[in-house]
Amino acid sequence: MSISTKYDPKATESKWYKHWMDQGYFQSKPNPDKAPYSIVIPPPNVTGMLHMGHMLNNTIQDILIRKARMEGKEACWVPGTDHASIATEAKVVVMLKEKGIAKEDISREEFLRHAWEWKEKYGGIILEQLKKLGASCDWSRTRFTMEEALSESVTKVFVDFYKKGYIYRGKRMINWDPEGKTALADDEVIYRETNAKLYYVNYKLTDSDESITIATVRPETILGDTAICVNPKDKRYKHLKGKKVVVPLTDREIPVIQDSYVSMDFGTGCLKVTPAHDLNDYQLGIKHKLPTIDVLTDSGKMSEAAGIFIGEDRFVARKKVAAAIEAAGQMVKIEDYKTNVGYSERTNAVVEPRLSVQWFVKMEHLVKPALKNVLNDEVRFNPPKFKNMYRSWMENVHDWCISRQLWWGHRIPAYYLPDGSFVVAETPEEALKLAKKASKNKDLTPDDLRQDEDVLDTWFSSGLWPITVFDGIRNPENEDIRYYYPTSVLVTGFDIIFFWIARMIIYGYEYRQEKPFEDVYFTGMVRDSQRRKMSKQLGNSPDPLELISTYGADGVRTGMLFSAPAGNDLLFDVKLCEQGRNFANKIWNAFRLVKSWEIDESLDNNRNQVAIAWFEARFNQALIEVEDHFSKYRISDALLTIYNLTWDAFCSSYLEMVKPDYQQPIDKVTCKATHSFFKCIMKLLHPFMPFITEEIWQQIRHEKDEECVIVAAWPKGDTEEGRTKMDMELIQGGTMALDIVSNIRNLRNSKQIADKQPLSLLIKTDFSRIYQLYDGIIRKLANIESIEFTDEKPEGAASFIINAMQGRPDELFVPLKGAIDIDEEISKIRKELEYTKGFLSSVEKKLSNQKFVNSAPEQVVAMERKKKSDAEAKIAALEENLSSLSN
RNA sequence: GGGUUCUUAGCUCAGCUGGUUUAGAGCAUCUGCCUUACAAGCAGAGGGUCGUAGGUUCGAAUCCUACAGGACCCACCA
Repeated sequence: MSISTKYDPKATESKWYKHWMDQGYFQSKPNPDKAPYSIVIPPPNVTGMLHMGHMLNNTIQDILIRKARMEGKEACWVPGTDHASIATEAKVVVMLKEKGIAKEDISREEFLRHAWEWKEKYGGIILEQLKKLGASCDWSRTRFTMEEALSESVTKVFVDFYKKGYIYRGKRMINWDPEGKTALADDEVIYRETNAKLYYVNYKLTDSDESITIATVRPETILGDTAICVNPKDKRYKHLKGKKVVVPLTDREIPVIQDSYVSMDFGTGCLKVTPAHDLNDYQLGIKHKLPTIDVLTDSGKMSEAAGIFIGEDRFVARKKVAAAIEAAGQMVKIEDYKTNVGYSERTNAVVEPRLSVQWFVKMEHLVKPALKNVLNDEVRFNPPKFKNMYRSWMENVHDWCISRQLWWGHRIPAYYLPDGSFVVAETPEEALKLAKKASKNKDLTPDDLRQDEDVLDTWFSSGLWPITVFDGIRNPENEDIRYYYPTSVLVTGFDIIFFWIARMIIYGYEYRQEKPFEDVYFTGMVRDSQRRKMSKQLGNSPDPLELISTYGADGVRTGMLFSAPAGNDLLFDVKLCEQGRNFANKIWNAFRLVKSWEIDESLDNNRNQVAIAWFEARFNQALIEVEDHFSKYRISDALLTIYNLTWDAFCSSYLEMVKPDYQQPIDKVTCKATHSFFKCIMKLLHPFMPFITEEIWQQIRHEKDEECVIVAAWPKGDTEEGRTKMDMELIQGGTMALDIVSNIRNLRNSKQIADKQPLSLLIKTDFSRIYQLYDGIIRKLANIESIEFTDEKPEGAASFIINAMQGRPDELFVPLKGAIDIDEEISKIRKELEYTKGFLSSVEKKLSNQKFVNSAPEQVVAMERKKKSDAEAKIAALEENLSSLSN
């Protein structure tokens, strides 16, 4: 029976995923005998499709959760999706439009029915896709931010915030998305530099022929001007005090006011004031008691109040207003101009500042513990550089606008009375009670109350995610929340540090007096190999499922991880996946070799003693390194360490050391040790490559081993004092042996000597014991037929120098009858001599410096002295060699 | 405009509070091999005066200053 030389992921992936599910290995429940390790998934949007960002993010979470599970912790990864209010609503609107249904024409209830249908149909897709990746989530705990329990919790929090005075309703200047027809929070606006025009427009004074010129990029808002403002110190405009001007294209007269807010050196030094459409103008308007004229509708068209161009889109109106002003002879000039324009994070529409009544959360008080506990590392940010970003935001945070003029979302639990006042309550029944009390009108009926039409910002609810997935708002004392909260780590992109992370921390301290997670692991952005963002337009965003089907889930997972340090962008290239797939294949073939072995009881069980001891030491060394990397969330480095251990130390070195000749049997001890090593490697690799490791585990596991590698115990390092020292000796010895092998192979390469042709080795050393230990290994790996010790340099031999134990340079010779080119040999030695002399002189320079010897630590000086004597010994050996060759 | 951060081999990055050889890794490159675990492989090799200029120090990729270039965050003067 031969097994294919190519590993086939398709044959294993669904099989083992199903098996894990059937065995319930992903499921978790509170267990007082185990330490909890919990992760809540950053819930993807219900409308979302799996993209490379999700792939990276969820692979890291899966690695962490699988490792914790193997370490014997009660590992719980809670999956779920986010209703994503504005994004989903936008998609549903488009979907309805395609069916010929306009949102305006249907009722709220009808719309929501369509939205829920959509959610049922598409909402689970992304989670199904995660299963293909191998994500070991506890699917029985799948949550959705708008399911009943979570919605109730959100309402409860709103009411509680309101009672505590953190929430208020007020008329403010907010960011308006004319596409989504809703208010946005400040951080939902993205500013981008945009090419625009700066229009210089003349306003005529009422009492003279004089005009004054203002500059604006939004001429359509001229129709909403209610003043002209100049700096009181500006001599050019002193005479305008108390005068009036006529708004162009209208006969409206507005005053010229004075305020130091206006800078004299920008534009013309005259500012048109439009309190309805600019935050700063709004504040000027309040200060100077100016009227407000809102010239735009909720969809960004000119309103009745504009007087002209009613119903035109603001950008069309902009051109028409400009043209009309030009026609009226009031346009002075038009310049090209670059300005920052705000775009809606979700719909990409140009955001308009707009005055409206909205709900806000006061942030000042809430922010305090959330800021403090990040700065003092109570919540650890990895990498910590994001603390600065977090801090600057938290210190300058404004009140948070939480109401959205949408239907898909958590409806605001405020109820209006006929007289216009309102009450806030968790249920309509409660609201009625409160309303009766407040209005002193016992005859109020449910029909008299009208619930607020708006819904809440998505982040108002997703900020509660780490609490609500464990039902910690409604039942603060339940077993789950007490056991799993705070969660162990949050893995997410830094782009949602304010939207989400900050808010989770805020809610955490408000409702549990405790952080929501111990650590935050920030992933970078996934970009293409040219550092461009992944986008549909560029076509540089690979389909994750296709990648998985081509390279296998394990291949894609490791491929991504090969190059993804925390906080750094991942420059994705399919070559990485290829590397991952090749790695899986390498493991597969090592497995084929080991599996093919047959034991012969009569063989010498001690033949590979040194190789086994060496690899064990090497494994422990790698394990210590891996643990260190994991403790610092250096997942890529951990993988690379295991990759090198597997490929170089295990496959290239250890297996070559111990493997018997073709179709020859193996001794029992070596076979057992190798199986054991292989299984340990499968364990280390399992978090990264769950499928192939499970497949192999199943084929080589012993009866006494755990049934699945997913629940196998994570290897424990032997880190005792004596043991570690022993390890280092073995590792150094092995390194030396491999160094000799490599030198001989190099020799073969340069002299074109076939690997099959055996060679002899002569060693000139005072430490023959250490060479004797590795005798068998050197013979086998370098095809050496005899190893002897000598005091003399033999005739016609190639030579090289090895730093054996304690750094002592020993000279090794390979006799090559007639194959030696003396000149070449001499120039090689001269080159090395030159380098060593250069090195020696740099060391001597240091040592001859009295200040260095006096002020450097003893250890450093001792090290330099040793370097010096080593180099001198090496030079002596080289020179002796050289003179014997020259003779 | 304010702030953070980065610049080390062709590419992506390690290099922690300055001192174990005259700087490491992975990938890529080059040379030779279809050697019965693996050509998705094996063996070997080459490649960097650590952005520039100063400074501190016995000693600087590592600390300080300036400059150049890049990234990001915040603010948003019409």
